Formats: sequence, C-alpha cells, structure tokens
Amino acid sequence: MQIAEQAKTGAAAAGLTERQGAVLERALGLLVEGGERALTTAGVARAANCSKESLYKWFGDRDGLISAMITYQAGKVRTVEVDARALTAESLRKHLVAFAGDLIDVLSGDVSLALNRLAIGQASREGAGLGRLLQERGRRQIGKRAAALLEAGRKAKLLAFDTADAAYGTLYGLVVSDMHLRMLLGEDASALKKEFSPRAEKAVDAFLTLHGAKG
Amino acid sequence: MQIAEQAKTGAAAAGLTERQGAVLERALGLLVEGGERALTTAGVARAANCSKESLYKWFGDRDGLISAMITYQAGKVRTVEVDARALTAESLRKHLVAFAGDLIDVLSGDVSLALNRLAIGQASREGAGLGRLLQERGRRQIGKRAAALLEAGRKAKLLAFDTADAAYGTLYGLVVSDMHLRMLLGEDASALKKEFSPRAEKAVDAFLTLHGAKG
DNA sequence: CATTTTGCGTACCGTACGGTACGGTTCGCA
DNA sequence: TGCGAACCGTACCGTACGGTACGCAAAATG
Repeated sequence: MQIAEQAKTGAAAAGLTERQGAVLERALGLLVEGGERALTTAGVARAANCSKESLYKWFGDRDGLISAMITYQAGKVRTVEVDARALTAESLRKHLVAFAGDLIDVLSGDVSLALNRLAIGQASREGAGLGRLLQERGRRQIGKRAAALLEAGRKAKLLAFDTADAAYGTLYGLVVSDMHLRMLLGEDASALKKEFSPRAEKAVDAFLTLHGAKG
Repeated sequence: MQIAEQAKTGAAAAGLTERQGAVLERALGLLVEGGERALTTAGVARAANCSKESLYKWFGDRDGLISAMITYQAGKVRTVEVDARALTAESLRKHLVAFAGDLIDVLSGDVSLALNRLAIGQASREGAGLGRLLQERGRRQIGKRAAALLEAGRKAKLLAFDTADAAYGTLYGLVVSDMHLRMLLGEDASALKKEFSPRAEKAVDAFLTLHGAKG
C-alpha cells in the first residue's frame, strides 16, 4: 500500500478522493486533446471508467466539474521559495531569468492553454466566474512568487519601484508580450516558446535597466 | 470618385452586398451580447430578418459566416498615417502615447473581445484557422502602424533598436501587460481600461528609456 | 405581361448534448 | 451470512443546434 501518496498531484489539496483526482486527470486530458467540444459528461465518464451519475454526485454539474478541474490543476503548481539573504546583483538577475523561464513554461503548457481557452470561451456567456477562479488560483501563485522576489530585491537595494504590482506588470509584459495571446489563438506553442525563451534574458536586462537601483 | 463611399462599415471592403453587411452587423451584435452560444444560424436569421437558406447561400456554412464577420470587422479599422518629416523627441513621444491609447482602445473594444474569444474557443477544436485570420487582419494593421512609427523614429535618430518587430514587442508588452488576457477572461473591460490608460504614458517613458537614442 | 431570380418564413431531419433513472455488481461492515 | 452504501453501465428524455427542403411573395428581366 505504499503507492498511496504517489499521485496526489493536488487531489488532496482540493479535498478530493484519489479516484476523483484520477477522473479530473482524464477530463483534463480530454480537454487538452479535443478542446471544450470533447469535454462532454459522457466522454469524461467513458474515458475515466466511471458513470455519469457519479460525476453528477461528485461535482454537481458540468460547471462544477470544470471548476474542480481548475482547482485540481492549480493544486499541482508548487511555488519556489527564495531566501532574501545574500542577494547579489548577479543572483537576483539569475533568479529573475529563472522566473521568466518558468513563467513562459507555465503559460505555454498544454493544460494551462486548454483551461484558459475554456475559461475565455465561458467568459462571454456567463459571468467571469471561471475566469476569476483561474486568475485567483493560477496567477496569484506565480504572482506571489514574483512579488516576493521583487520585494527581496528592493530590500537588498538592488531594485527600485513604486509598487511591486506595477513592477511585476512591467516584468510580465517584457517577458510575455503577446506570446500568450498568440498561443491561445492556436499558434504553435512549442515554436513560440522557442522564439520567446531566448528573449527572457533580454527582457530581464530591460527590466533591470528600468528598475535596477545600481545605476 | 473621391472618398465618397468612405466607410460602408467595411462591407464593400470584403466584396459584400450592403444587405450582407447589415446581416454581419447583426451577427456581431449577437456575438457581443451573448457570446458564441448566441451565434446560432437561426438566431442570426431571426435577428437580421433573413432566412437561414440565404445565410448558407451567402456564407457557405457557420464557419464561413464567422470568417466573414472577422474580415468585415477588420475592414472597419482605419490606420492613421504618420509623416516622418519633422519628428522631434517630443512629437515622437506624443505619437507613441497616442498609439498606446489607440492600442488599448482597440483591445478593449466589445467586438474585438468577442471575436478574440470566439477565435480562441475555436482554436482548440480546429486548426488555428480563425486565429490566424484574426491575427492577420487585426494585428497586422496596427502592427504596421507601429512599425512605421518606430522606423520613422529610428530614421530621425530618436530611437535605437535591432529590429522593429522586437521593439514593437517590447512596446506592446509595456503597454498591455496582461490587460488583454484579463479582459478576455471576463474582467470588466471599462474598469481595466481606466486602470491601464494612465499607465500608457509611463509605458512609453519606459520604452523611451530602453530604446531612446538620446542618452 | 410572362418568366426567372431572389429571398423570406417555416417546417423538418439527424445528431449530440446535459441531466436523470434504473438494474446489477462490488465492497465494507456487523 | 446478510445488509447497505457506493458505483458502474446503459438506457432514456427533453432540448437545441446545423443544415436542408419547400411554398410563396416580391423584384428583376425579357
């Protein structure tokens, strides 16, 4: 029975059975592969070897299933801690570059793109419920990491900015530009990632030009 | 033939009857109001007082209708010319700020958001056909304007950059950041526009800090 | 005026979806 | 061993959509 904790992958993080987590995993697979059209209750039940009745018992309705998928997926991401001690200009730059790379990785991920597409499609016909959820669970995490890193840089007198939020917005824009939108519109994600990853260092350099406290 | 038929709202631009343009206008209204779910062939026919049979005769099928909507809408936008003569640092900055404001206006427009949502939703289940179309018709226009402005600035020794594309990417990221995505996800567009419009000047200042040839 | 074209309104068909109901089966538990 | 809960597989229902066919009026065409 030692395999118990193997695939928690955020199932327990949302208070779900391991079985339910596996179902959500299959549902995410369907969504990635075929888009919203492929995310039918019957399809999920078939792919996950469960009954539709169980789906409705566990998640309420289709929207509940989708919400559960979002929180489940968000439970996977693990934010990395940065210790503020001994932060030099060089190590800060390294951390920023690593952060930029991780940001690109997250945004260009299959599941992330599929969930964003789903939430965007739902945003028109419904209140921004799913969109808000995705924003809260997804961006908040990586945004916290960025804020911590930026604050640490400021505390070490290596960065200067008014608010960490605004500075993060600048960094985000420099790194991402319109890459995310283009991927959402269907442009080849891996190709775009290859195009943008080398720019990460330049983006960080630009950010340091704007907010570095050294000059 | 002067500029008599200035803007038949882009109907003639796509080789369409005025009647067909009116139909597309109603279809865009439905899309803006109710999202993709509201864009049914029966709904469009009812809203536009035409028959479904005419819709299929004119546009082929539902995808053809959507494509026609995109090109029709794209035909509306008018790009502003910038004369490169007598470009001072101050006038360049003014032009850049105006461009940033127009960019925000375009991205936060109802119809633009609705069409982007539609294309993104379609991107998952189909090739990036609509996405590419939207990219070509929409971004190319405003991108050309930006490229012309940037090249003029370089010619006047006011800007320095490797390629106009990369510089435009930087400017775009500084101005837009994640505003577009947040609006697509359903966040209140007008509120976000109010939040980002004041940042346009700061974004342009940052861009000039990075690419201005004055220092 | 006769005829062809165009297009509106409606009815129709096949399909697919969300959601519900039900019989049968496994499994934990006393 | 008997019982109840959970759950699977499937069948079913109402609805709504994309697309097609038909009948008829109005306009265009000769």
